[in-house]
Amino acid sequence: MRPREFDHDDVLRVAFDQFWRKGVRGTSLSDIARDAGVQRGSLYNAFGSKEALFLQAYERYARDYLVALQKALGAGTLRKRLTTFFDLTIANFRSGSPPRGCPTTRGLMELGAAEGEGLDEDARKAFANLVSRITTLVEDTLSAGAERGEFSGNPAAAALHIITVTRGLAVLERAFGDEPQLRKIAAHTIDLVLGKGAR
Amino acid sequence: MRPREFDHDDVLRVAFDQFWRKGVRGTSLSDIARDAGVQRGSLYNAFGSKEALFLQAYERYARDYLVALQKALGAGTLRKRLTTFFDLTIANFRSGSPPRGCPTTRGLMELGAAEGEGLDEDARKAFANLVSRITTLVEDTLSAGAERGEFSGNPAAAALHIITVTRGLAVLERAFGDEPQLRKIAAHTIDLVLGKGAR
DNA sequence: CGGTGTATTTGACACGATGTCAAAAAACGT
DNA sequence: ACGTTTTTTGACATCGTGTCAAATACACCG
Repeated sequence: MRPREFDHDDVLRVAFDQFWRKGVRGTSLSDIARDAGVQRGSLYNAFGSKEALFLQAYERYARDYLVALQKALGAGTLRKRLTTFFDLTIANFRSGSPPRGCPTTRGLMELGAAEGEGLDEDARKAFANLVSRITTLVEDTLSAGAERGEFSGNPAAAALHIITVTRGLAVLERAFGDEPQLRKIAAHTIDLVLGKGAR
Repeated sequence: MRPREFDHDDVLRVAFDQFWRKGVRGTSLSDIARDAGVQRGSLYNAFGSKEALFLQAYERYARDYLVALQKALGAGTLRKRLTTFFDLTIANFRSGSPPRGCPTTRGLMELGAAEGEGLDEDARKAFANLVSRITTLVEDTLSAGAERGEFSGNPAAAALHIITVTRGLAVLERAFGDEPQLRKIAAHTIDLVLGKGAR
């Protein structure tokens, strides 16, 4: 056995950084190889293909992101928690300069099954997975809030609505790059879900 | 002058069909040339580049789509109009087999400015334009509804919220392909915006 | 009716990206 | 020390975008 000359996780981080900034299409394996100080062929040997590399890098990101979200959602009134949730979401889209947008949404649109083939089924599942988990997280938060009398309504329906809005925010971010607009939409959504005058 | 041997509009239709089904990345100019019965070089001569061709094809689509939307939004109660609006939106995403998704959202994510450069500014504007126009359309519908006492609230804020949801639906469609889910979200959104029990 | 100009068509070419493969290199266990 | 095994390395095949110059075909004008 010859040992690997590079750090697996380092490469995933470098790769995801590029994918996030420039998109999957806009990033070549040569770019990543140069940035990571690795030979292009080694990447193929270790990961198989560009898409497979992206998927591993994405899953690494998704894991970390979910943990951060979960942690941030753990304290305060329901309204406070939802505000924190949207703040984190928007901050994620607007991070970097220029802002990098939402990697999940972009990835879904860039890689989601191209033609009838449906070969990117793994990719689609990876994205759908993160969306599902976040939905569940929000639903649990709403259910807990309902038990404390901070919310009356269908937690599942409300959570789905909130997640839909966050996906929409990702798209509007890319279309207009108007952060105050995103914040307004978020605040309005919280008002709608909790009932305008509720506290 | 030598006259062109193909129909400009035919090519735009053939091209957009492919772009919509397979994405911009997944469609090569050779594909379009073959399908349209035109030489690849002629496309470059007539349109300049793949992206420019896509943009012209997209603008053609956007014009038609907006007209159809406007027409469909012209009659009935406010609730009925909003229902029609969401129905059309979802039908658009789900058209084709397999469903083609939302070309605007996909285009935004596929082409939106790659690196710091910002060369795709034209593309971004084209997408943002359609989104803006649809937002205005919904806002006008809400304002009219408000005058008839069918809606009380801020039409601009509500319209922005509705458009955000439609963008989110485009993403969820791609992630889960679950049409009943999309309909549920749409109905729930209408309830939230109009007030749950309102009629 | 034939020549001339002009835009389109056509095919060759350059370039860069993905992905494959076989040969070389480098550790680890025995 | 030696051989096995995996990684590395560089060459290669293929495909897609985009450019260019030569050939072509029509329209217009004399």
